[in-house]
Amino acid sequence: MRTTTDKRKSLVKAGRRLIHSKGFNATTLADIAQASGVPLGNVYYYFRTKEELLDAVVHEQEDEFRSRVARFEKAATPQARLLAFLDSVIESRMSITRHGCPVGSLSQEMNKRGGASRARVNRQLVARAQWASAQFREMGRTDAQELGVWLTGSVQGVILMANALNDPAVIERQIGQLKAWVQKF
Amino acid sequence: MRTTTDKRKSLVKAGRRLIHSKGFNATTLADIAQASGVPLGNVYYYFRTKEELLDAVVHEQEDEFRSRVARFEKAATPQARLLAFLDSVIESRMSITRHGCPVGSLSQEMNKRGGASRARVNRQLVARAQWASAQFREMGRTDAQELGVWLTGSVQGVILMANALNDPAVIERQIGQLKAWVQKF
DNA sequence: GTCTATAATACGATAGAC
DNA sequence: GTCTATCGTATTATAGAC
Repeated sequence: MRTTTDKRKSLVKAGRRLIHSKGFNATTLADIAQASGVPLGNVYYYFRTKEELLDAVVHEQEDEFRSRVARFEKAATPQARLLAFLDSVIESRMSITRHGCPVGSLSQEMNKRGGASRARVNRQLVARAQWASAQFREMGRTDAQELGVWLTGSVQGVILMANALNDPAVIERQIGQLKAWVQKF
Repeated sequence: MRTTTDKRKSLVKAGRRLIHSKGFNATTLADIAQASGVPLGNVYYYFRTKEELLDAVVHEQEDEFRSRVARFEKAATPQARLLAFLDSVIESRMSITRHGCPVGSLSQEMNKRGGASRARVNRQLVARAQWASAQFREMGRTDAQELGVWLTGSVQGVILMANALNDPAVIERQIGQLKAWVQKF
């Protein structure tokens, strides 16, 4: 019972890391198995297909975002919450400069695939936009929904440029600008 | 001589279309060959490897951007040029809502790969940012470089959200906002 | 539950006839 | 230059012993 859970968790953890750094298509189940110290054949005891493993990875990403949001929610004002979110982007600038946003880059990849996992991955971006929109709504903005989508997309755009330029300072500077913009409300 | 050129062009054209809609990894040389009406083995007369075909695709994308820029340059002011660029994004909203930006999504994919083609694809995003920066510089902004990167990333972010939400209206509205922002300078 | 061996297939790339 | 046939390998997935 204990070992079983551990192996499954190992596989999902390695899957997250490898899918983030190499992408879903380029990550093989053999890669994930090896990184987890699990024989290839055993992967199929836990996941019937590669896509099912992806579902578990996305599920964990969703959990992590929820727990990050829980921390942001401790801030008193909606502004402070958005700023805390933007700070968390700056904090992870090294990783996302190297490999892009784990959610955004996966979304791009799955949008070229169709199927069920596409919708699930996209839901993560929608969830981010909805959370941001909720903050703007609380700030009394009638265009809250548009602003939430805008902020979420802007962060993705900054990350894409930092990734392409291979320069984490782009994230510091431009997310800093976004923070200033949020503070003006 | 004529047929040769035609077949090569056919392959690159089909490659562009398929790589845009399915991504580089998921597009097979057999796909491209079939779409071009060329037997698989013959592809290797024109391109020694799959990556070499990608280089030709990127080269064509660069040419197209240059010719688009040439049209923008007809506008009298740098503002008008940037607005023309943003209008061209709105014009192609159906295609980019479905498949993302041909340059941005390819960049995301190649950034997870390393190798020579990564640099080449990223250079396309850099070129866009540099062109935008040049417009801002002409407008007398000392932070022109930062603004060019910002505008380029913002467009990419909008496209990513429209792609994830599967809604071309997102592009109309949010690129419209960017146009209003540019007009304020 | 675990692990080895392997099936089944897909794909990039090549050989060689025409 | 063109095309068919095929090689070599990688990869998802399964069979079946333990």
